[in-house]
Amino acid sequence: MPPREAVKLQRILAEQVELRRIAEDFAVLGASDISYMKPVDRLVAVVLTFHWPSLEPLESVHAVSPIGFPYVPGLLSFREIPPLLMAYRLLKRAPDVFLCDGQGIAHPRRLGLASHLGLCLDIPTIGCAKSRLCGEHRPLELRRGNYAPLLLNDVQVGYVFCSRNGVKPIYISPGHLADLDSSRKLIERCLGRFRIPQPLRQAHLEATRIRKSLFAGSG
DNA sequence: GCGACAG
DNA sequence: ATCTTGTCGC
Repeated sequence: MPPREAVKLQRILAEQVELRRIAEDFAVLGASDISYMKPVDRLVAVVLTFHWPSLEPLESVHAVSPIGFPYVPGLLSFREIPPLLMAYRLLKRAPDVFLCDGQGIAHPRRLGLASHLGLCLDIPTIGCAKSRLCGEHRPLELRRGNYAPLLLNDVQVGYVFCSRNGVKPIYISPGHLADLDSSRKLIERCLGRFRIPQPLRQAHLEATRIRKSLFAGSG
């Protein structure tokens, strides 16, 4: 799909996104990440699930596939969703809420990776990015737990959140079937001793581990 | 035209 | 995202 068409599709899909409070009594939390094999044209998509709220590991699945779309800021979902869905289908039990490594509605057309994936899976999704794509916010004092609204055209689309003292903040935004406060609160309950929420950190480590084991094997 | 720009 | 060594700090 040409980038031009992708943008048109985003505008249509963004209309379908629903923001609502996340139920507090769900049982399975999912999280995903992707690791790229630079020299070769392949990537590893990992999906992990955890019991909620204990965060005890449940399932771990992954898929390896060719990279089918270039990296274009604003069009990340078209590059990562296909492989993520491949891995997702391998799960025995579907998660009730899903964490994504990227933005939700904190996106130029309000359809970041988390929002797009949420529409595909029809489950609540939350975007948690390590850096900003768009939007502005007031200065944030870097004390763990502090946060500030992320605004886009004077409308709040997420939160800039400090997960560790003196460390660069993370960007939290609802994807689909989630709202601003539900998203921030859920991420807070996933924090461990690192900047990145535990489920996403685990997914990242697992994706990197698998990519390296694949390089050692064939190529 | 220039700067910004998830992973 | 990936490519990479040492290095500063809790």
